[in-house]
Amino acid sequence: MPQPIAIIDCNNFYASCEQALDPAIAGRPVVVLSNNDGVIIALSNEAKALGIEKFTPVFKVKHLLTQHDVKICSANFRLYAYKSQQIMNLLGKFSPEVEAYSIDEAFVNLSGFSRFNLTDYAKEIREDIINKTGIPTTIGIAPTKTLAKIANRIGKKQFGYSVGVLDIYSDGNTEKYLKMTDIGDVWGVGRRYKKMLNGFNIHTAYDFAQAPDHWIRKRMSVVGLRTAWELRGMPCIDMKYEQPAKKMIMFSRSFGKKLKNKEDLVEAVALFTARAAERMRSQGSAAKYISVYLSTSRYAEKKYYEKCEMRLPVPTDATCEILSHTLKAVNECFEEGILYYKAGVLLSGLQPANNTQTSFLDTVDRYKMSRVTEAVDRINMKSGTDTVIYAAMGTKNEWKQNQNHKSQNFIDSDKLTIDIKRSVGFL
DNA sequence: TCTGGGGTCCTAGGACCC
DNA sequence: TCTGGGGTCCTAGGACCC
Repeated sequence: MPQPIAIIDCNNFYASCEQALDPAIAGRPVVVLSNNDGVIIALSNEAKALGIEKFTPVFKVKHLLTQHDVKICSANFRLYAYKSQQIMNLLGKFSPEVEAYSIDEAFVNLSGFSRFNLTDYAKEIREDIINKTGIPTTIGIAPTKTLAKIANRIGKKQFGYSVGVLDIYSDGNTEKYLKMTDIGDVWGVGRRYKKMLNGFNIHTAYDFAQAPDHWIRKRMSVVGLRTAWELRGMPCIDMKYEQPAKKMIMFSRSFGKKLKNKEDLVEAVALFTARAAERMRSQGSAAKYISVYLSTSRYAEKKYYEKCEMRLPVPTDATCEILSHTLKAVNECFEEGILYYKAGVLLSGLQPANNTQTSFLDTVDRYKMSRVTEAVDRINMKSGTDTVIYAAMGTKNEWKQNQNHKSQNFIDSDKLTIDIKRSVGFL
């Protein structure tokens, strides 16, 4: 007998965080912008009601925003991470088995609680969260994660259901919910697969669950097959109670304005390198591959994209060593006369730093280097990010992003656990 | 003028080794 | 006509997620 799995999903999370922080905008339309204030990444219900959609570039709806006096917020990920952690901690009081799935979602195993009325229990959870954090949530309950996602979606859309909670675990009428779910709204089915499935006359989650296993396996691999089984009520996707170490770490940003000087790009890439390396060290990994790219805007008339990849003889976690490679890469990728808009640093082939294969040909004094790196990390942890910086990061910051509408930065980063810092990546 | 930033998993094919 | 077989590592590409 499968166990009841709940998914707790925060409604309009980033926008709700801004509203929770500033009572003056509760009940008002609010939009949250991406890094660099380019597109809308979250909307309050009031903003959705104006017909604005997620991922719309700001300039396209400027008139609506002005006309309806919409509150505009630059993304404030520190705030969102802090709220997220509060919520995860609260969930821990309701079940010992919580999987923090993303910044605004958690799966919770309710198997110990099936003797209770699950809907009532979920309502208690919701109330506790909104009372203590100000964030509204929706809870879906089902025998599998994929079905719980469906319950959550339907619960969110239909207020006829017990407000904010839909339990299809106890309800026993899964078929009805599968029939009312479009195949493209199923967790694990994206745009491509939706199109392909529609071509075979599969339009709902129910249709998909009826398809033969070998057919699904052939066209959608084991991943698709797992989804089908989950829809049939057979759990195939395990709960993950511990965050596994990341296998690659990317730090990329678009710039606040276009850059044409190599020195400015060097500063940006140096900072991206430092950030990526910090994140990597926070999970105790070292990188075997380093890759750097420079590019123009996707919308530029004259497009340019150049990537430089390197394989290291010995994996490293030291910022200064990684820097020497990424800066060389900038030199190789750079071309005169291009208006650069974006750059990124990718560290991959990650492995445990304390267990790296060394080489006889290695000429680097690794002990000395790790002492330096540790000291820099320690100071920055204690006294704030960038108290000590590497010279290449510079101080001009020509690339700095626009953040013209940022809410108060009141949160002490010491209050956040390493895990949360890592998940939003601002260590 | 202004257009997101991260990640994961799976598969297939080639190189290389014994 | 026959053309080893199995294992691992690596890469690239395609799909997905929030």
